[in-house]
Amino acid sequence: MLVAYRVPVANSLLAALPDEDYQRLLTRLEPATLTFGEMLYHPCEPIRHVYFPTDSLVSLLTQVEGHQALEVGLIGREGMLGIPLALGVSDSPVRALVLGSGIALRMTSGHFRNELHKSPLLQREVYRYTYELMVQMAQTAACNRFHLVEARLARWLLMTRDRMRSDQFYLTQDLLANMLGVRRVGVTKAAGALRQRMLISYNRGEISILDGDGLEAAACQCYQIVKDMHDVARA
Amino acid sequence: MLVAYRVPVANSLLAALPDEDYQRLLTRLEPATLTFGEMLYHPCEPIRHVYFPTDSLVSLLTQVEGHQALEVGLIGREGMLGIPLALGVSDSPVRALVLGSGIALRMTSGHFRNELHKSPLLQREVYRYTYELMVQMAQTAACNRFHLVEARLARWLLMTRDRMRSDQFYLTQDLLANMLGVRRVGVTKAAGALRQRMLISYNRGEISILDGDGLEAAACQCYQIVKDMHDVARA
DNA sequence: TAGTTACTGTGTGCCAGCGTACATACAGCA
DNA sequence: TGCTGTATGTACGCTGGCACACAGTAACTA
Repeated sequence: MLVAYRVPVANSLLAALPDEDYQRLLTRLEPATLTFGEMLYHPCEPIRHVYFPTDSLVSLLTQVEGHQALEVGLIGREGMLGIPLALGVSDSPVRALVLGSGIALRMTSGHFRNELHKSPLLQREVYRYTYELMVQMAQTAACNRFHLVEARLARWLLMTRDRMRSDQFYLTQDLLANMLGVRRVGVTKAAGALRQRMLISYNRGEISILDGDGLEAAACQCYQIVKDMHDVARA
Repeated sequence: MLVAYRVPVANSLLAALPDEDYQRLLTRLEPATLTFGEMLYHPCEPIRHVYFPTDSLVSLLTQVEGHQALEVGLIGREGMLGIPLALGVSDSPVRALVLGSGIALRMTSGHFRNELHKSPLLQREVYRYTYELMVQMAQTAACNRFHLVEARLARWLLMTRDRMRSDQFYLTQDLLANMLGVRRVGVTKAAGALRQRMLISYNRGEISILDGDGLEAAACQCYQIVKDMHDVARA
């Protein structure tokens, strides 16, 4: 016989919902395995599902003519994918690329719209996260403009650590360069500097954070700003 | 005796509402004169009013330690200020600086929340604009990262023209530098190049667009991308 | 075991934009 | 009329990141 208890919800947006709402949502949610490199959304194509990552990690990327991509948002267990639906738009303006393989709970766009309509508390959480995403985008915009590659790399690694809840993850310098909007060579140089200071180690894509505090010191304060904003919101 | 007719609404977000909703909103709205240099929102301070610009222009600015400001959004008659309220947050994360003096219809935060709650159509418009603002932010982030000052300046001038519905406006190179996140000298140089090609003229802050088509050619395609997105939405 | 691919490291020349400093020009005001 | 503040133009050395090229190394595959 099954004991009725609530499994700890690994997505903090869902976890913030009261049990009643959560249980109803569960009937519409299904676990999906996101695999590294998978593209969940393409620009100007309709969104089929919304995703609530649990232990997976997804990057939002813009593309500009004649240039590489640039990350404008990084989404893990603290958030969701598919915000445009909540704003009444069915297409994603950006790419959504899976960077960390793992599980996400997903729901069809239609169900999501229905549930959002029915549950003011879900609305509250979704819109609250929309706000957070906007703040993240604004801060990232300024960060990309003003800060040096090394500080931005440090920030990115810390953000990833927080969302993956792990000090180790896989990501090549090539991909990192795409996130940060710089050349791969720029990443090599910055990562080399961080490694020399024993803050991180890496080997063919296997990145480990050795000294989180040191890495925070090397990162620009953009990391703390966005983090504080989120922590306050969830306090 | 007063004839009851509907004055053409100069804010396109409000204009999209049916008459019934609009009339109710009108009882809560009051015209406010925004003057150049006025700061409507300060970061981390509560939002007192939402604003629907008619012929005024407002810039959203982030500030990063040890650096100048950087514009992340430009708002005119096509939009509104106070989006965080619609997302359940009472503070603005960014500065809101009036760049173009003029009129805006404004409403207290409390009334706005009430009206938003009551009117699904207002919700629809506000959330739709929230989406547009996010797209604008994402595009601007990439633009700031990749494109040259001259192209970005051209883009900015065009965006301002569209929002002000005027080929002339006042803005010093110093302020422009703050918008674009570059030195004033950089603006001098870029503006000089545009002037030499007879695309614009300026004198102590009085800027005139002489050749809009030429300016579009000089701008990066970010201008068209954001514009198309808006036009499609309003079509 | 060798060949292939993917990932990382290094070097060179180049340039946009930076920081700084200073000069010029116009506007308002006493 | 001269003073002062604001706006604009110019110059110079510096540097972070760019484009491009190539070399070394680990992992995979046949």
